[in-house]
Amino acid sequence: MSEENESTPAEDIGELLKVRREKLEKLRELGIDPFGKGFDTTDTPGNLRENFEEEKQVRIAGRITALRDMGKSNFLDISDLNGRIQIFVNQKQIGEENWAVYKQLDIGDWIGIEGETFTTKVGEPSVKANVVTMLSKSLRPMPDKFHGVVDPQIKYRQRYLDLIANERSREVFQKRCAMVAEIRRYLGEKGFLEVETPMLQDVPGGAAAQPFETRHNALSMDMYLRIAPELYLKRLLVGGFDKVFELNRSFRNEGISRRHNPEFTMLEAYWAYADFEQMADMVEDMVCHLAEKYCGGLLIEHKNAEGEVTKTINLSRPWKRTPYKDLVAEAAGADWWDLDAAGRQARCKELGVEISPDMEDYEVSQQVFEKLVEEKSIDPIFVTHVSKELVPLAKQNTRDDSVVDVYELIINGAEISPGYSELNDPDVQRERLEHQAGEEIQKIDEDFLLALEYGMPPAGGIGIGIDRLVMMLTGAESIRDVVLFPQLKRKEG
RNA sequence: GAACCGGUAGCUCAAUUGAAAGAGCAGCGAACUUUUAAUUCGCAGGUUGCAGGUUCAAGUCCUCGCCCGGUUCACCA
Repeated sequence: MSEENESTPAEDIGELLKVRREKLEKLRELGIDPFGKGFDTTDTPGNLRENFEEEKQVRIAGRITALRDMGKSNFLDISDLNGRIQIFVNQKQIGEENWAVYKQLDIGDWIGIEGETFTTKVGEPSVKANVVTMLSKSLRPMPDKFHGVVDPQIKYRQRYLDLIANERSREVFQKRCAMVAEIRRYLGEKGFLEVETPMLQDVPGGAAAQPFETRHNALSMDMYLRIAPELYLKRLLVGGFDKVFELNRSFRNEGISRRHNPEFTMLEAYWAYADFEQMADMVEDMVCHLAEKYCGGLLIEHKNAEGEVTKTINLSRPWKRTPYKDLVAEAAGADWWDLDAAGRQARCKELGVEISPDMEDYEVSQQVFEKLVEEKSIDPIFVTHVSKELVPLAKQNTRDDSVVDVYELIINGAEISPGYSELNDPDVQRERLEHQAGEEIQKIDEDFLLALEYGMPPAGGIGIGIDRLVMMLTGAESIRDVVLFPQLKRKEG
């Protein structure tokens, strides 16, 4: 840890911290444990306020988030994740002994309240305290009560402060939890089994990304954190698990950005005997279900800091499905696919699409797609029948073998989900992987190819980037706002 | 990895051309028995991210400086 005394109390602490330490000592002198024991509650702050009834004896606990001192009468707000309730503390009511304890409290402390509900003159649902119980002392000042935490470094490094101070953050993360639980329920109801496959892998496959390297000492073996679970889930198809999914972390050792965290949450699901069209149907249904349940409908509004709507995503069904080639031709000219490689490069210059001279021909088209189609697609669109070079694990189309039977779901200018008719011919799979491995130094997962030789049923498969899905549904502009503890650089060193 | 922007009190932010570092909240003291960002009076709070340099004087100017963050780009099936 850091060499600084920042978190060691003995020396070099500011006035604010000293004052709280003194209150801590004072509590001990009064015979009170400042880090107390359990406290039985009859209700929670948010629920009590929402379903308020007068003249009820209650016991509630929470963190002090506001304190309005009127002398002999004080008003506190105590809060939990879901709301707040006002506490009325009167010197006479709680008695001198308890008042002495009460006077050592600060905003940020955890307390328990025993008392009776009533409504104040101005109509605020409140609890008149009979006994104030110290549950836990906070030794550091809370963030600004009005502005909350703004500094991104504090938000991300000390997420607990963000959660305490910013209601919006609390909402986003609670929504994320609910959505993830709902996805599990949705798939479970359809008969999918949730499985767990290795995150520590010998050969990292299922995607083309840089893996994190690590080592198993007892086995004397270099290993990798998985970049995708795909190849293991397909082994389960071979084994007869005909509907499986995994919803968990994968790891990619690449750039960090607004849309990339080195560890991210991905859903992959495989459905034997289905194809990519059925998978698209299911994803469309599932995402709409989430939006209706947690976002109040199919119109998703993204707002800026001032609360103004900056973008509206319309998830109304049915979602558009258009072949990749049509979309590129629409953006780059109807004759795009009749041009030769040089002609396409020239067209890119005219269109202002940046390309590098060493790009393969299909990469030039892909660049046009990314810049002129993907980034401009806000409402959902399933881009189907992508060039086969882009997707080595999907089945080729029977009529046009230059494309594969896949969709790429684009929403809000970003890839949300790919879906394939999975390639199950072991010989073709080997050829496609070797062709790809030739360009980029990538090991072939021989055990996976062996499994395919035993026979994998035809199947549809999907991947969904959960972080990006949550961003889209909650209007978060950065993946860091939907990941509780995003990766940052070590602060000192 | 590259470019641009940012880092000032615990938090949120000011500081003109280089000229005495300031406010609100939080804190401490005082008044107030129904307040809602309570109010009023007073007090305290700073190595201006770090390290050098220029200057009589630097938060401000300088360093293919260093650290951390943000955005964009690159990378990312």
